[in-house]
Amino acid sequence: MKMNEGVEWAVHACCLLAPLGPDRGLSLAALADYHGVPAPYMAKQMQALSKAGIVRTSRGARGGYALGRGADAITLLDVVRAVDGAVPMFRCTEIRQRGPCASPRKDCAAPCPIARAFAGAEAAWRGALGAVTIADLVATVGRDGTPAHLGKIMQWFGAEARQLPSVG
Amino acid sequence: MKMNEGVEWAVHACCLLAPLGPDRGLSLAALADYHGVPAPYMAKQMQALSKAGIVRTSRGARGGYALGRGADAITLLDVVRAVDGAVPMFRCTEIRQRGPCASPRKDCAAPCPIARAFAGAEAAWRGALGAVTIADLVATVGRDGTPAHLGKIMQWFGAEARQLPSVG
DNA sequence: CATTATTCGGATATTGAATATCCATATTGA
DNA sequence: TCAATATGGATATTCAATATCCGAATAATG
Ligand code: FES
Ligand code: FES
Repeated sequence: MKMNEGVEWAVHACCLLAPLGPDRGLSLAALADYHGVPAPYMAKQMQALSKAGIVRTSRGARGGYALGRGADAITLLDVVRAVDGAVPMFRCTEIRQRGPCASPRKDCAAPCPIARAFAGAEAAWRGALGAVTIADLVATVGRDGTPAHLGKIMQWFGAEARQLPSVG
Repeated sequence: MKMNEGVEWAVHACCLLAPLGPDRGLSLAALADYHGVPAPYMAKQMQALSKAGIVRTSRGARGGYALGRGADAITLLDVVRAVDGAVPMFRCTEIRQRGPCASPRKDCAAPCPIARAFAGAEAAWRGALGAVTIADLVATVGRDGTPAHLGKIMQWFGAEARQLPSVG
């Protein structure tokens, strides 16, 4: 029961793109370098975010990634679903329909109570993740970070951030 | 992000042992046969339950497994922790401390806000699982099952259930 | 009490799927 | 035309699921 490691990278990438707004972005190489992770693997995560519409992409020279919508409209659950998939962690294999005392098929219209309990727990988990947005997270970072560190990030932005073609 | 498949088997096994009370039990072969699953792998789950104290075992002729405590004192969370382990699904690798704009070590005394959000979601998940006991589940099964099916189970119990040595 | 059949306990391969990583290709701005 | 860049598929690696085995412990049996 381990989550895809790329989720951490993807969320951090979104938090990095958020302050740039919808028109400016970063190249894949810049994102990978900033986080100190291999670029090809970071590409996989960004690709998943792109397919989910969380980021928009611009190909070709001076292309890159920018947020696809407002940071307050992207939740942690969105990112998890995009990168890690939407399959439930507990999967009922209908074990009750096997063996010498198998439940008859017609009695299994309703899901097994055990599966129901697990589904409820996962709903609580998703609810908690859906209540946190990227905007919430960057607000915390901006509040906790030291001025010196924030200044270093601003300087890095100046060298790496680039204007992306308008969405129109 | 997939849970160990044995969790489903372990929970069902507990629900099967519950109506037998603390003194009667079932052999490993009976448990595996009842659920139609390979015995060696079922053994692995039962061993995990045994080490966690959820079931007690009796070796030797006519030995087997029985619940280690009351069914109302065993939660789904107990079973998940025993079989699937207690490692968190989201693991923070401190990515913020890497790359050209790494956060200084001293700023990282508090966990990353992203990691905090995921930890909170997992706590909600565990809370939901900890609120459901084996007793709750068997009550639902007893209410939903048809008399014919319950009768077949009773007959099977008559052939397979066995008295285990008292815990004293 | 000695014997024996039965059962759990744990360690160890083998298989298969999921994950992490890399490379070739299409696309775009300059 | 060229260099820069995202995209998709292909490949290697890791991890979990499954099968198999043997030893230790225990209760029934005489
Ligand atoms: S049959 Fe799948 S959880 Fe009960
Ligand atoms: S550094 Fe691990 S979640 Fe932020």
